[in-house]
Amino acid sequence: MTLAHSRRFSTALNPINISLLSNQLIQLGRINNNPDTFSETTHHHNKQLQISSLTSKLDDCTCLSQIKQVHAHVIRQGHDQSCYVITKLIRTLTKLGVPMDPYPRRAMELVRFRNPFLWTAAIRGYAVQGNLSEAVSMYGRMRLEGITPVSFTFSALLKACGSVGDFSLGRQFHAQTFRLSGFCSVYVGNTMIDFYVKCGYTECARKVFDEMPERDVISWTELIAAYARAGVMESAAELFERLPKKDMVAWTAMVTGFVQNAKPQEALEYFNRMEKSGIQPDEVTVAGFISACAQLGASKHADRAVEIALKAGYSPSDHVVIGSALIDMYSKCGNVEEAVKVFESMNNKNVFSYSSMILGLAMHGRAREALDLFHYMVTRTGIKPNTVTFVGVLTACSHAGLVDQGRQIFASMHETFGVEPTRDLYTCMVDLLGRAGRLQEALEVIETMSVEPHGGVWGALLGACRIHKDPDVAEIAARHLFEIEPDVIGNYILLCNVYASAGDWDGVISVRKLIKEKGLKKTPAVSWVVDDKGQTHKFFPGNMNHPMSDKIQETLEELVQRLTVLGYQPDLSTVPYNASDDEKRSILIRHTEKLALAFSLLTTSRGCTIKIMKNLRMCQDCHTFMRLASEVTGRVIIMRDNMRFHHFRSGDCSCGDFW
DNA sequence: CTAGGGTTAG
Repeated sequence: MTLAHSRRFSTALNPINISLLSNQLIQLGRINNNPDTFSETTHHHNKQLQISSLTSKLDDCTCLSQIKQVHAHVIRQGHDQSCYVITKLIRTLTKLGVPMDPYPRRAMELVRFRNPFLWTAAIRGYAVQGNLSEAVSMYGRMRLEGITPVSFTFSALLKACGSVGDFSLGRQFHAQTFRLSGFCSVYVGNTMIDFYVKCGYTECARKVFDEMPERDVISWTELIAAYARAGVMESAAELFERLPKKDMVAWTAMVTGFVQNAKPQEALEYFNRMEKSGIQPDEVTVAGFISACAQLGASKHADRAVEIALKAGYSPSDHVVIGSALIDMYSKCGNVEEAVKVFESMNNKNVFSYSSMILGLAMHGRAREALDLFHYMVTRTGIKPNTVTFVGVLTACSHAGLVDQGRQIFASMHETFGVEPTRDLYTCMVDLLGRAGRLQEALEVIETMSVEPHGGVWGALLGACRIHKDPDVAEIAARHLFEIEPDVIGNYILLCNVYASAGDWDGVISVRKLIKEKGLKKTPAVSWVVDDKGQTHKFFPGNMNHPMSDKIQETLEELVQRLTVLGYQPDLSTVPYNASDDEKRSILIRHTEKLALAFSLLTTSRGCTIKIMKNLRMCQDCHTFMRLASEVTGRVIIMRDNMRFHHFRSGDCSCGDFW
């Protein structure tokens, strides 16, 4: 190639090809280094070198002040009119989260001849910040100035529409993408999928996916995650299996998808499959794994979770996400001490770490510590509490019976911390008042809520009615609850229990009839303990098929004798059957957690803490039984029902009998 | 430039 060629081409070159040309010029310059002949080209060449040096400097910037320094160079060297440099500048500012106004916007406006890439960078800047109206107005001006948008322009606009969920506007841009740029690259297609997913139109996203001429693993993963978030794991799994090359992110989408849908067993399965296929997990994957272990609530998985995290190089002390997930996991596995240790070991803590710790403490009845931690968080750390934090704080108040304090916090929540009351937070308030026996006030809270009550709120009220044996309020709660959640068997059982405790057998019968009509099945109760070898032993109601059932029976009878001395009277009112007292007694003594307790007493040595899990809520009688049993046996009993942990120690329970 | 993210209640 001759120099004349180079020079002619150089004027028509687009900046992206500049470095290629520069190389050619350097080569030529070496061959013939007469400065007079090459002065013009050399000047041009130097300019290009400056530009590429400036843009690579921009690439290295990690904060605003560095960018401003480079920008000063840009101006000094006379490149403030270079679309290429200013586009890069805006992109870098966007990446660092600098708001478009005023700085990036100004730099852009100062360029006299703007090309579509510069406009697009600005539109994208607004899109990333969720400012749809500015993004659209930039686009309008761009069109007015007669600049033809490129496909990236539309992906930036779609991003803006997606972030505010403007479906109809986004759909128009979708149509224009094809009209103006004619074809759809994988990247633009992916942006469209993302847009539809963000607007909640999974089927539209699917349509784009199906019609794309080409897809990459990102297109697949976007859709898989969308199905997972929509709770359709079957579709997610189906897509995933069809995905030809599964990368780590795709695997992670499956793991976290199962976690989000409360299917921890499947999450672990996919994690194991991923390991088998030789792909290393990253922090997100490990966090998903830990979360699955938390949902399983079994310590044997917990140990493996820690092992995996450390093996992958994510120590909780330096990785907030891992640390926070571990706090939650230990709390849910019944080991709140270990959760506290992790929390204390963490060098960086955020709102997740604090919320998880507060919830963990609340769950274990350590209300005072939970509240102290909350106080420390808001006065000393500058971390802003969110909805979840307040769920934890109010749960703590509720379990400790701190009605007034909870009320105060709820009232100050919005004013002081800008947290809007959500349905979950109303649920906490109803729970707080309900547990304290203030059923009318709880009802008033529901009636004056600023959002439409959901099942949770009415369920909390119904649960409180069970504790305080109030069939009248229970009927109100149940009426709403059965409408919202007609298929949740637990709700019917709760109402049944309320009627039974009030001795209203007609009521009991009517609820039973309702259950039958709906074709609902009772969830069978099961309690289980895990022995030293990691073996799980399950106990079903009245189950006498257990190999040790004779011994268990014996132990329980003996235990009842000893408890009676302490004043134990079986609480027959909790048995929802119209049976004789003797029959009721015999039903009560065979509740699954009592069987599990007897088994543990028989199979573990003195001084050993007994840990029992149950899939349903424990009844009043079992609670009293455990409390007294902890006194006469001198054992610490940790009991996890489907709601929380009870720590029984020397005749007391961590919940203060307030549950 | 586009994908996955940990804490929520009865």
